Amino acid sequence: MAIMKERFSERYLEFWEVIRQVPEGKVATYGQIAALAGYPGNARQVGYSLHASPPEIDIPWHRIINAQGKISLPKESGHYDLQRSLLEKEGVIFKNERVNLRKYRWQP
DNA sequence: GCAGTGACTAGTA
DNA sequence: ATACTAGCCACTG
Repeated sequence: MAIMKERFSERYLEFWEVIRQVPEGKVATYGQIAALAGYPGNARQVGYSLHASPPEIDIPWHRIINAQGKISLPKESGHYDLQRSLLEKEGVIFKNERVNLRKYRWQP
C-alpha cells in the first residue's frame, strides 16, 4: 500500500509535529497547522497528510477541522461521527454541526 | 507528463 | 446566507 512507505516527506512530518501540540479540548484548522509548520497556503496538504497517516503515529487528528469550524469528513464515512464524539468527549461543543472557533481554537 | 481529485482557504459577488 | 474562483500540491491513473 502506498501509505505504508517507510519514510514520509519532511513536510508531512512537520505537519504531524505541529498537530501533536494541539491540547485536549482545543481545535486547530488545516490552514493554521500549515502556517505553523512553515508552509502557509498548504492547507490541502495537511488534510492529505492526515488521510495518509499510518495508525502508529500518535497524533490528535480529530482536533483538526476546517476554517468554518466544521468537520471536513463526509458524514457517510462514519469517520465524521467518530471525530465528533472524540471532540465532544473532550468538552468541545457542537452547534449545528459547527464548533465556535473563537472559543475553542488553539492559540500557541 | 498531463488531467482529475481532495480531511482546504481566502476572496469576491 | 450561498456560489463560484484562483491558488495550493501530493497522489493516482
